[in-house]
Amino acid sequence: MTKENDQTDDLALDRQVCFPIYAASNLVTRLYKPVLGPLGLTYPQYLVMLVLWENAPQTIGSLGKRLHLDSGTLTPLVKRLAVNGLVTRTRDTVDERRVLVSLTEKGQALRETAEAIPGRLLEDLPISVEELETLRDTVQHFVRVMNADADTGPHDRGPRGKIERSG
Amino acid sequence: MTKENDQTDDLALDRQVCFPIYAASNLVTRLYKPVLGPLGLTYPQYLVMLVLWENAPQTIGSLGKRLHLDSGTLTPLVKRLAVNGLVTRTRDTVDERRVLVSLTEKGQALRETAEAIPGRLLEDLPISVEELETLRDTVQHFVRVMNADADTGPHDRGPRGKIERSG
DNA sequence: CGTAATTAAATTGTGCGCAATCAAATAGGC
DNA sequence: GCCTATTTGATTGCGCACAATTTAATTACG
Repeated sequence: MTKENDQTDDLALDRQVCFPIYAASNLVTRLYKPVLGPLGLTYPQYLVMLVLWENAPQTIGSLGKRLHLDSGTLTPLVKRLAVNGLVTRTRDTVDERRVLVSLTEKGQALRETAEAIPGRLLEDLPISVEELETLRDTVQHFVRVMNADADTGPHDRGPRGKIERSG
Repeated sequence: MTKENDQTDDLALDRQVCFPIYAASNLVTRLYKPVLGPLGLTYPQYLVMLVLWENAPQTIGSLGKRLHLDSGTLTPLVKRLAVNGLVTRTRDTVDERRVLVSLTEKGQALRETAEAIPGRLLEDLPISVEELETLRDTVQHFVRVMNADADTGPHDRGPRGKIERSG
């Protein structure tokens, strides 16, 4: 009982790994808002556009794989992008389960405007580019290792092979 | 037009600092869910409990300052904690604008159960403790610097000292 | 004392994130 | 050619995050 707000306490907020990541994520969203707002984009929408600018058209599924998001998040998000005229949604003719998300001219053109964003944000940051790259690589490594673990299945809880007893 | 998916493109997803932070945050929430679910807590609720376990009672405002969240997020969240019997909400008698969030016996007792969480999560991680501490300190430094910037006002938009001309 | 300015929460509305469920389309076994 | 299982998105419901507004209490000032 002598350690209420103690740094040796495993539950101390400042000892958690999770909290800075959580705080940083909210902070980044706030940071981008004033820059993305004028473009009519939210931060997650901006990420989807980044993926599409790299390669379009893409299915909902491939977008989700790249961004680690599921259809429950992406379906309404992409519909909003479509309402804003940045993308179109069409069923794949060879496999009609798939939805192809394509860039419109407006969506393609927005890329030129977006080119200015990374530089604009860097200007105001009280942090060097080197520090940012270290931060990026450190967190990127964490995400990669953790997702590799998730993809191969951590221990034995395989999502398939649910039934094999008797026949 | 020769750089579509190029690492030299400033808009390439893999060059962004923001995306790994975003992905890591979502990943952490998913990671905690199976551990927190049985305790009846969401991940943001867990963070609030960590703050309260360090020091209670606290106002909505002080919780928000610690976690970088506003009343629009915390008011309903704390109400849910209250419904679950972990905290109580009472108006401060000396300043009735303030709401004091206190731990109930159940909320206090939950701490003992929660003590096992950090260790439990560490077990399954394919990452060393040293790597985690590096990650934490790197991101923590980023958040601290950025928030210091936000607190003091980035350029000249001081929130106070609005009026001093004449007098 | 009385009024204006400030502060603390609560409320409202939008947009994620994700679990769970559902429906449609395709692929495989017989 | 059927029938089942799998795959792909869509839908529903809940809980954040946050901007903007509102309400109530307190402080500052004349």
